[in-house]
Formats: sequence, C-alpha cells, structure tokens
Amino acid sequence: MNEVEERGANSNSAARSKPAAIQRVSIVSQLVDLLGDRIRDGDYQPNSKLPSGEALAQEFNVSRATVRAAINVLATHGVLRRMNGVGVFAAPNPGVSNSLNEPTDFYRLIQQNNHQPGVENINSMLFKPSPTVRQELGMGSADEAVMTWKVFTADGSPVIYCENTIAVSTLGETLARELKQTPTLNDSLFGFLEERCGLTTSHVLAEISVSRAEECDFPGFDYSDGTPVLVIKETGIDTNEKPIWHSVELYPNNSIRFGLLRRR
Amino acid sequence: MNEVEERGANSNSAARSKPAAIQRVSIVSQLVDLLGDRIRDGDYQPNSKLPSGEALAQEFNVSRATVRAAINVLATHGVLRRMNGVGVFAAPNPGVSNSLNEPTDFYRLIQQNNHQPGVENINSMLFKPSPTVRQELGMGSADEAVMTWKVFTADGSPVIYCENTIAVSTLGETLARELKQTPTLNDSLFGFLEERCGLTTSHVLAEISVSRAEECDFPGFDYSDGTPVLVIKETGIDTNEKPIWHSVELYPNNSIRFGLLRRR
DNA sequence: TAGTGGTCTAGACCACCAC
DNA sequence: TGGTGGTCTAGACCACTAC
Repeated sequence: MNEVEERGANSNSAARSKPAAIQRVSIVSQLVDLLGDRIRDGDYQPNSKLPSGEALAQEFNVSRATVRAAINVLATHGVLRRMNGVGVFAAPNPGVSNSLNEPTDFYRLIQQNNHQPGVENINSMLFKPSPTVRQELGMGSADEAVMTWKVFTADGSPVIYCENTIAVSTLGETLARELKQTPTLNDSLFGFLEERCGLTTSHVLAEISVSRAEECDFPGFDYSDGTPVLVIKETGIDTNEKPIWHSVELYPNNSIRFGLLRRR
Repeated sequence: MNEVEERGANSNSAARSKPAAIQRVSIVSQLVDLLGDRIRDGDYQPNSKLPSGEALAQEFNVSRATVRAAINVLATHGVLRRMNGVGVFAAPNPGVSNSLNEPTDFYRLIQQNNHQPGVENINSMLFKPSPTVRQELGMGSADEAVMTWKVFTADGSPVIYCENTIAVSTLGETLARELKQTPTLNDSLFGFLEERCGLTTSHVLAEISVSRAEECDFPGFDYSDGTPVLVIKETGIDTNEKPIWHSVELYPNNSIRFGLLRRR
C-alpha cells in the first residue's frame, strides 16, 4: 500500500463527496512534504546520505521518476544535495534562507531574519491607480482599485513598508468593500486571494532597485536623509497568466537581508 | 532520423575520437535551443500557439516527456506560457530581462539595460582574504587568493564595480600567477573557470543588500554622499558542492535594474 | 565491478478547455 | 466530445564514483 495518499479518480471522487475541502495533492508534493519532514525531524541528519532513489521508490511504492521529481524540488530549495554517482545528501545547513526566489510571507521573512514580527499602521482606500499600475494590472482608465498599506515591524521597529493594490473588478464589489473596511483581511495576501477570491498566484514578476529614503513616498516613512532603501515592485500573476495584484515594498536601512539562489 | 543530434554511446565515442571539443549535449537542451531559435526567428510569433506536445514529439522524434522538459525550461525563462487544456504559447513579450534568477555575464546585463558595455580599470593582486571570505571559500588562515577587480561601464559611465576572489589552491599555482599578471583573463569568470580550470559553477549563493556610497570600499568609487548602492555578494558553487569563487558587486545609483521571477 | 544518479522512452490515465 | 497539458509508471541505458 502506498504511504502516500491514494490518487487519481479515487481521491477525486472522495473529494467530491466532501466538497468542504477540495484538494488534489500530487504524489510528488506529498513526497516533498514527507521527505522534508524527515529532514526537519532529524531522521535524515545533516550531511547524511539518503536511501537511493530506487530504495525510496520501493519504500513509498512510487516510480523512481516520481522520487526524482520530489528530490528535484528539495534540491532546488537547498534542503538536499545530489552528487552524481554517489548519492543524495541532506544539506549541511538547512536553515539558509532563500527568500528572493519565492514570494514569502512577511511574517516568515522577518522570522527568518531572527526577529519578532508585528504589523502596524494598517490602512486602506479606494482609488484610481497611476497609469503605470493600471497598465501592470490591465485596468481601464476609469477602473478603481483597493489599496492597503501597512508597516511590518521586527522587534517593534519598522522594517518593511508595503502597499498592495488589487483592482475592484478582480475582487468583485462585495469583497472590495469588505477589504476596504477591514484591511487586515489580507494579512496574508496569497491566502486571502485563494480562500476568498479563488485566485491563485502562480508566480510573481518583480523588479529590484535602490533609492534614498527622502525619495520614497509612503505615509509615516520618516527616515533621516541618506538612508538607503531597497525597493521591490511586484506584480502577481495568476494561473491564467493574468496580473491580479501589484505591490510596492520598501526595505529601509538594510534591516532585512535577502538571500538568493541563482542557477544557470 | 532525429532532428536532434545522435546521443548516448554513439555521440560519446564520436566525441572520444575528437577529443578537441568534448561535449555531451542532452536532447532536452538541444530542444531548448531549437525551440528558442524558432521563437527568436519569428517562426513562432508572440502569442501564437505552438504545436501540441505530441506533435512536437513526433516532429523531433523524441518522447513527449522530453518535449515537456524542454518546454519547462523555456516556460521558466518566460519565453513560453502554458495553459492547461489549451496549449503552449509563445510569450507576448520575450524581451523581459530576468537577470537576478541566473548568474549573468555583465556585458549581457548592461546590454539588456540598453547600453553599450565596456570595462575599465582592471587590476589584480595576490592576498590573504578576510576571515569572512576565507570561510565562504573554505580556505585555511594561511592560504592565499587572487583577487581581480574591475569597473564595467555603460555608454562610458561606470555602473558596476566588481571584485572576484579565487583561492590559489583552487586555481593552481601556475594559473594563479597567470591570472594575477593578466587579470583580463577572467573577463567571463564562468568561461575562464570552465576552460582553464575544468571547474563548472553549478549555482551561486547570493546575498542582496543596500548601502550608502560612502560606506563602500572600492578603489575609485567616488560617488557623492548619499548615493544608494545595491550590493550583491556571491559565492559560486561547483558541481561537487564546493565553493570556488567569491565576488562582491556594487551597483550604484540605480543605473542597472534587476528583474526577478519569483515562483512558489 | 557494483551502486548511484542522469537521461530518455512509450504508454497510460487524468483534468481542463473549447466546441 | 476531442484535443490539450499534467501526472505517473516501468523499464532501459548511460556516466560517474568508490571499492
């Protein structure tokens, strides 16, 4: 019997009988979770060799190709390392943050930088975005959007200034009104869009630049002159290749450090 | 007959008889090149639909899995877009730069920013690196390294200040001496290491931060106070998971813009 | 030489989308 | 309903590494 969940038509019809929590989880992603757990739990010690691909395939009763796909994911995340002809090893330092490669929750980002996360100064408004943002989101010139902005703190000090813009047409009138009145709703933007709007962000197009604090336009952003600011502008793309949100994030004074894995 | 090159034992023994240019090119990467060429040449117009995976598999006489792997690569590079149940399409805007995801040659990076690239002020020295760099490169406290530093220009103006450090033990005494005397050797660091040292950089661990110009230590870096600087520190990792080079790059005053594709 | 990861194949079944 | 991409399998052969 598979250690991974039954799949295909079976799990699908099972999901249909329980419409509350539809989820079709691929074998690969289940395997990723299982192997990741074993590493976190110390079943596979840092630098130790994992069972061979063939052995894992037999253990989980899946094909070797599936095992390889899962190992691929974990290797890309820096959790596993593969050596040709030798084996697959648990990475020596699994705690390395890899934040820029994937869109990360701000809370987790601050925790990864070893600080206590918090949020302050949450606001929202209904407005007509700038032409630049309108174009990014494919909006007409008369269309309105909801913008929420907030400040994330680390150990009480502000470290991330963030504004999110979502078109009213994307949210729908009801949700737009709700979000405007309760901007805390999208504390996790991804979760909010998935659970409330059925919109999945498949990837994010980002642009990284630097600026001086005095050139940054953000309420309450009162750093002294000359403070350098890392600026990340992002556009979230959904599974239909349509842009669904836009955000501007300011990281002043190097308080948050970003890691990045670059592959050829 | 395959449109892609013969492979496996055949191409291998062929390569052995011509040891001058050993190269074993996978079918997938050949397919990536072929499809990429067709897009660049306009055979597949922007937004147009490509032949189905099955059709491409037949055309190139390979399996559908191989076609999918190649399409994966091109989709990750933003050249193709896949829509479930519909087809694969050439991206509408193939010119989007994606520089931060993969280590990029500085020349190409400057060209991507629509400027004429150049190099100035090339120097090199033999030295004992700082403890930080020593640790990054796994060097002993007595080991020496070759550092080369240079300034890249866009339309004649300096835009990238870069220093590369490689341990003498990595290069070997002869090459280290040669590199110290002729720092232009590593104009393309990747090419130099592969062709001269047989070292392939499989991936790069980078750290992104910001700084003020006056805090940056680089010869000839004389920006006026308050200029913000994007700092990227990189460590190149070879196929044996060993760090082989370290570099520090300064991008002052937002003259180079970085794009980034973030995936969940 | 044995064991490992790397690559590729042929085929199967599924979900999704347009007609 | 038919065509498409998404997933998974079983098996084959290869190159690389260590013994």
